[in-house]
Amino acid sequence: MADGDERAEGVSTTRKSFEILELLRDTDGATLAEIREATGLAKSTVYRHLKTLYDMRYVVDDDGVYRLSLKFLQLSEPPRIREEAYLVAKQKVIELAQETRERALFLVEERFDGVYVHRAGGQNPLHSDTMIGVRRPLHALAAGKAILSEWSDERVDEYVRETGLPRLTETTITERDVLFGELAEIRERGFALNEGEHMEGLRSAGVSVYNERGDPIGAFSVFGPTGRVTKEDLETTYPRLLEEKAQELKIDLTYD
Amino acid sequence: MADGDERAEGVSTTRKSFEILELLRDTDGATLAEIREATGLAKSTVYRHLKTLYDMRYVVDDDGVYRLSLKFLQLSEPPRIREEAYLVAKQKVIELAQETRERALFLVEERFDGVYVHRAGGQNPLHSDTMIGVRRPLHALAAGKAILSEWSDERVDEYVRETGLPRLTETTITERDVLFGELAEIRERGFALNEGEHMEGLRSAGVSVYNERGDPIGAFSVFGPTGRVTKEDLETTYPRLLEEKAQELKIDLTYD
DNA sequence: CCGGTCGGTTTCGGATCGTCGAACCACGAG
DNA sequence: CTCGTGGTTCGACGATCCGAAACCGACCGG
Repeated sequence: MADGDERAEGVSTTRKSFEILELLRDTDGATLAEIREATGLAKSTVYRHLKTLYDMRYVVDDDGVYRLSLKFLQLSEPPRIREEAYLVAKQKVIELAQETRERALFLVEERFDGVYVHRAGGQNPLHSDTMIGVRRPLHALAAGKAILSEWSDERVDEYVRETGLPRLTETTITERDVLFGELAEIRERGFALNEGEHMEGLRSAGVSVYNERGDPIGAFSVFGPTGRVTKEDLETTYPRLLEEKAQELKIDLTYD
Repeated sequence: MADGDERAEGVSTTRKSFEILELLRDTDGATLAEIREATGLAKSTVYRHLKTLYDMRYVVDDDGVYRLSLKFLQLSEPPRIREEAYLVAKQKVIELAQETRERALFLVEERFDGVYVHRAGGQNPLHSDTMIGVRRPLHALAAGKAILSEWSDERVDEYVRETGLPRLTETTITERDVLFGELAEIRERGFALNEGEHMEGLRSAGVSVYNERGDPIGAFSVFGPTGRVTKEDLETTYPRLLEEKAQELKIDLTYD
């Protein structure tokens, strides 16, 4: 499938429907008038799209305000459990969070984006699952850099070309050569570190995760605020634990 | 929003796109030829839809076979964590599973369907999350009956009229009057039971869950095979535990 | 009781754009 | 080299999507 121009190509009707769906997501529900306002579409057009989505049960009508329905779970769960490894990873992430008392996650790459597939930990349950599905640039995450370190130079170059290494904080890696140096170092020592490159005041460690055939499938990471996570944790305790969990996962997959 | 005729109304283009998406889900990935075959659409039509969905990042191209992408997580998570209560419920479900060593779930009603929002437990991690998003008839589930027991007679009648109380097993409730009797009993004793009405050989107990304002928002249930779950468990131990967790949830919501 | 508002719904004509079929291209197998 | 397969482009036709306007019903305030 060619990438081509992503602006006008394809079926614009489908784009309109998804534009509405994404709007409902971002506003956490909206009325017909609000949707019409935000999209600039005619009332009857919005109505027809909404009615279609409602009939298909992808949208619910909460007394005049339309919201996304739980039916999207039926489209999101299959990709999330496609690989048996993803399922086992969930358990490991929970364990990582419990054993470190910090937050842990399992990250996967999709179309050059880092996607949070599982997440656990954090004192407040409110924030514990709040980030699932979020997409972040790989080069600004410990787990993301671990994933990149598995790639060929050509592929990493393509990543650099495609994304342009956007800056998120003061310390984000934005130079191709710096990135390549970092990746070499990661390959050397076996794990990745992150000191506020994604978010000010947050440090993390990450390792690659492999399936039973040894193919890299994603990465684990543990992260916490600079004040609470010591240098010792970051450079010794966490990497060791992360590698242990990655190893376990591979073993679980092999003998099951 | 009126229900109307759900066949031809609305935007058929959007329907086609979702038909393709649901096909990709059900087949766990398909080639262009397979989609064309299954839908009866012209090759170029399928191509255009696919290209649009690909451009929007809802579909990935796995070397000729197209699959749903993880981007659907961005549409499924918001509804899943809309209510703070849903998030707290997740934790309680995990605890229920750990404390009973059986499977536990949190069920919510949407458009007369029971939807599995959280699920935990089961020795095999493979099956532990496998059912999230699944939709089942309320009258055949313990948690579902608990939900129905909160409704007005009119609303239950509407449910009966709408669904026709389909039979799933020998013991499924299929008569309006039997259902009403059962619901009265549930209101009486405070919890619902299920003896193979959903699936042969499975028994379960369920209770309603309320938010901090006392509105019913869903139900917990614990379930296991008849051989392992004793009558004592079902009628005393589990109900007590379930009610305890429901109570805790309400308290957590109030004082947070 | 009445007028105004707002959301939902229907109608209709016109133009857009989605659809189809055919042809073209790239590639790999035989 | 040729066939077959899957992906892609092209062009013409016409279905259908779009927008504007009007209608309905409910609610609210005066």
